[in-house]
Amino acid sequence: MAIPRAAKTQRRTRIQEEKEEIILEAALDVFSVSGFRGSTIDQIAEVAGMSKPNLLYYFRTKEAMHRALIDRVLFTWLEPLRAFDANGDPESEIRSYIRRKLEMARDFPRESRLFANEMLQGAPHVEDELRGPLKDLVDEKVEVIRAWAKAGKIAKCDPYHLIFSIWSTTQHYADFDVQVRAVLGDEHSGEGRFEDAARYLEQLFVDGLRIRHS
Amino acid sequence: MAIPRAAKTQRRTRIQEEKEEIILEAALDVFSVSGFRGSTIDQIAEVAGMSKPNLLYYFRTKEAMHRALIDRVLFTWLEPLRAFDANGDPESEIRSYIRRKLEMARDFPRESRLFANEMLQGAPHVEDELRGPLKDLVDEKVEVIRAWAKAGKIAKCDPYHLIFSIWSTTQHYADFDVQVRAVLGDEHSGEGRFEDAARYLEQLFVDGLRIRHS
DNA sequence: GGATAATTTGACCGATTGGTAAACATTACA
DNA sequence: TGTAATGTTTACCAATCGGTCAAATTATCC
Repeated sequence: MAIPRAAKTQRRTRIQEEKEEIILEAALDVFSVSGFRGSTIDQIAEVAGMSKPNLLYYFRTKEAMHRALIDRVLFTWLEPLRAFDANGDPESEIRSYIRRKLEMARDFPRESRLFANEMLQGAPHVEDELRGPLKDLVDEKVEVIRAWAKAGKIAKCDPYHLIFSIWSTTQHYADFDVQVRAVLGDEHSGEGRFEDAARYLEQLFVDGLRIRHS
Repeated sequence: MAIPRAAKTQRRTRIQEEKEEIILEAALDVFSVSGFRGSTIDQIAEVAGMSKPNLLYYFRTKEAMHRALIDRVLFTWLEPLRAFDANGDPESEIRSYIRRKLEMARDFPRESRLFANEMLQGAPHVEDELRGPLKDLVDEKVEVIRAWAKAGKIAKCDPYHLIFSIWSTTQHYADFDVQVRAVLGDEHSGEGRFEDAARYLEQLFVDGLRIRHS
């Protein structure tokens, strides 16, 4: 008698690992563009090159696919923030945090859009993770920044909004890629735009625009 | 014999104006959360308090509704950038541009999310507007900023990325509102967060973080 | 008030949706 | 090699999708 769902088996077989990998990869393609509601199992099945019932053999529902995808991606996504080091030099820490986030926007734009889609829809599937693990991690880093400000190493500023501004400026290049390309024009839309962005953002965060009063 | 579609009539009646207004308002509610693909005419009809065929009497297709909505919102959305003045003082111009964009994120979050959704999906319905009117407007303001930099009024920086960074940081408070609230916690999620954000962002853009080298 | 145009709705259509059942094919392992 | 477990697919389901149609209702104007 066959066990109805792979999920119920004790050990994962080789085929399970391979196929789940393929499915999640395809799901990332689809969910990151159309969001949860706008995506269909058929689309994912086509990208994955499998039949729809075959997907549903590995993930019982569309929601289970989305859930698994978010869970897997969330950890990786927070890696740069986790690497943010209290003992490091403020300038190089902030510079490299910006760099790392920008690299992720460049190398993992689908992951960025997956989260952006989820946020736009009010985070119906991840609000707990936001209020729990994410907030905890941010709170921890906020204390680091506050200490730097208190020690006079950086200007006094709201650390939460500092983090928000790094998130938003870097992820912008993944989430709004079409807009960025359209505005920059075809000439400046090569991969070099990430280097330009990195230079600009590091300057912005370190020195600001150094506006001279007239 | 009744004219089949309101769109074909010469003059718009009072009822047409009222109902189209109600429909677009409802469509904004729905599209801004779920995106085009994820939204259904039934959802919009329910929010609007009308029957589905009644919506389709005013807008022939779901796409026509979305199109009308985007067109109406796009003009308003670019207002702050249009107000960006070449003859003004750089510092006050940038400060007030940030303020205005932040006010729009606060007062028109649905409009912000509507565009964000569209961008995430690759701007299938507005790419022409991005490459045309938007790029033209940005190019014009970019020249202003370049002139300021050349005159030594502000630091030399890439004006395109400067604009991107103002867009992303301000719209973040509309598009990622759930995340912002979750991270700030219930205590700091009141309307005061926009004032905090404004203070922080003005400081960031004017002075940067003023990092002291250790 | 009556004719006419404008508006609204219930019933319905074919296509697509998420998901199931069961037959069929393949793999792993004795 | 046989056989039981695992994996895959075809056919299908009820619900929902975007959209149509004709009939019913309401507003407009003489």
